[in-house]
Amino acid sequence: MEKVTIATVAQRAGVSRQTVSNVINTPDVVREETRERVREAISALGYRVNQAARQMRTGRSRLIAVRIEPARDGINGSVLDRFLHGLTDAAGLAGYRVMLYTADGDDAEIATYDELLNAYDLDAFVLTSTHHGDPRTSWLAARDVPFVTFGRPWGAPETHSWVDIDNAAGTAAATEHLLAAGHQRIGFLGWPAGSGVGDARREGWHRALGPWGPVGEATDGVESGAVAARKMLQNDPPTAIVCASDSLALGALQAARELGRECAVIGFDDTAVARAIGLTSVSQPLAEAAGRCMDLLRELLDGHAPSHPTNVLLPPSLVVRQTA
Amino acid sequence: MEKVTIATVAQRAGVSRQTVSNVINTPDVVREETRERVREAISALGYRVNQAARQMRTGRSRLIAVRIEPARDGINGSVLDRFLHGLTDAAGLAGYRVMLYTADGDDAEIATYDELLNAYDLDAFVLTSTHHGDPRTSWLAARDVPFVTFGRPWGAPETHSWVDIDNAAGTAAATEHLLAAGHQRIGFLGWPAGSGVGDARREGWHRALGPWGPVGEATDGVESGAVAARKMLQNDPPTAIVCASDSLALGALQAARELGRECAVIGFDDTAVARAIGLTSVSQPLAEAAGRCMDLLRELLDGHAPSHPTNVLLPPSLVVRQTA
DNA sequence: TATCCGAATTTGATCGTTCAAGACCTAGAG
DNA sequence: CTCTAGGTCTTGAACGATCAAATTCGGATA
Repeated sequence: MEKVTIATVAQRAGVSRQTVSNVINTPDVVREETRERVREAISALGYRVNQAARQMRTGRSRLIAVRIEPARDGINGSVLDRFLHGLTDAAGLAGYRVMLYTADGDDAEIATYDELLNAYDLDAFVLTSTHHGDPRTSWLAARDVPFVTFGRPWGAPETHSWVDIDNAAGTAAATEHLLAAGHQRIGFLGWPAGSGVGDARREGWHRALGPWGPVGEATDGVESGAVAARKMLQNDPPTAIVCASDSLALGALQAARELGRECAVIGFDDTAVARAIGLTSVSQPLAEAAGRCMDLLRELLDGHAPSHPTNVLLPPSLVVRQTA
Repeated sequence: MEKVTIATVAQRAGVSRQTVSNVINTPDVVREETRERVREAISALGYRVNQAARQMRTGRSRLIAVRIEPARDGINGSVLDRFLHGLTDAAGLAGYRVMLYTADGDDAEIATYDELLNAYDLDAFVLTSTHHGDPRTSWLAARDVPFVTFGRPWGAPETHSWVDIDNAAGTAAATEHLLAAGHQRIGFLGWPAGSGVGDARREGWHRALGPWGPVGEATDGVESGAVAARKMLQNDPPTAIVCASDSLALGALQAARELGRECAVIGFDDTAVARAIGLTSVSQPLAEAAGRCMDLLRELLDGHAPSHPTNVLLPPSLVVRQTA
């Protein structure tokens, strides 16, 4: 099988290289008849544009990079994985490919940006797990590298486009669901203050519930959640608990069972665990979030960049199962 | 910030382009002193090889592709994700990058191979989820595309290198653990015969147990597992069940609880769910498997290809928790 | 009829790297 | 003193695409 280049196609169609290139990139400048002839040659030969060669001229690689994180907790790690699935799909449809990298910490990640940009001419980055004082966005912005974040820029000035889930709306919906079911004493089990996501989830619960409610704090994880939930259930027992994650919710369920208490529990993220054990949970529209990220990237990449950044806030949905 | 090319480095070091190239690719042909001077210029300028240009000359992209599957079950999907993490790490260390793609079915995947090979000059593929009558391996082999499979070539002639988990050893270990704990009537809950992985897991249980044991069959999933387990527990009740997956194990646990039966349960894959609910499970060494895949690929890619394919079979380990 | 115009197409140069071949220099052999 | 060999370095071409400028050609205009 010979190598098929633009020259092969040109010869077969009886035109020059440039005309073939035009058919591919700017079809409207080529006469109808010629265009068809070239298109025919292209498909007859099974020609595909060589990205490396194109990239060398245009400086564009049609590659976007995403960090894949070491599966931490294992329960919540799957959220990013599902986002990644969606992004790969969306990118594929838009003619882009996703490249992965790992990095241990923000500084290492920035070093990786530098390498990827130089070596592979990456077109853009999608950042996940944004957090307070995130140095990555400013580094990229300073170099005019196109990027989008999945997660809003907590605290930082909003100089770039982002997509995020409306976390507060999620816990608010969960709380309202409980209120509608007749619960009045509804607690919240979350992470220590300071993480943007965690604070937003607490805020949603607070907004829907009003003034009162017992609050428990725990670092993420089943054990830690069980400890905090036990304390809540013993002191000022609520009849229902809204949790900041499925891990915490699982802990809460364990604690309630141990203490023999009836207690409704709602988790967050709708992970596989929730589905498996029938835990009611708030579900993030990850595929849509990924699709929107890709849309924003295309705006940035395919010319017509909007002068000011776009933000997308997606509402999560409540998946009701047995626990509430 | 100017673009730093090999010519920039050459000028600064007072040598020709080719000498810089030699320092990078074949350092031993350059005189010590010159080599140092060039190296200094490289790091002073922060020079990085442009992969696209290199690729155009050499035809090698230092890119390997892996398919990312739509998270099916959600419980077991995470196995591939963890493998992916490991592979990205291992590839990064070896100077390769991982590119993702999705494909719906074997034929679509083969079409994607064709596109990726032409457009991106991919160096190699890592295939997962091998199965009986897999058309992908022969397609790749016919075109001399380097690839490795994670999962042995079920039924097909072993003409390529692969890495796999010793599934039978896993269920055998689980069964032996139960025997040691005094169980005598140990059942197996697995998938219908025909899937290589499923058959191997059943085989391991059978080997360790000897002649007897009730067998249940169910398509993967919690519901389906619960139904099959209920039947087992009612007819010829075992005191323990070895399962082909964590999903099935979860179903078995549900069935036992409903029927009020004491029954030890062991799952397979050590997913997040298992960790969360304390399910004893067989754990696959996924990071190591990924590393081995990368090792095999390097053998194929970095010259010295072994004349006959290499196979790696890794033993899983039993993670003992509360359910057995 | 000569000139100009615009649409359609072609030609030559270029992106950054590596390959293949050649040039230079020093040292040892004849 | 010439010749050869080997180590070290340089030069020109090539990979496959796109950009920018040049060319062709039929038809409208003066």
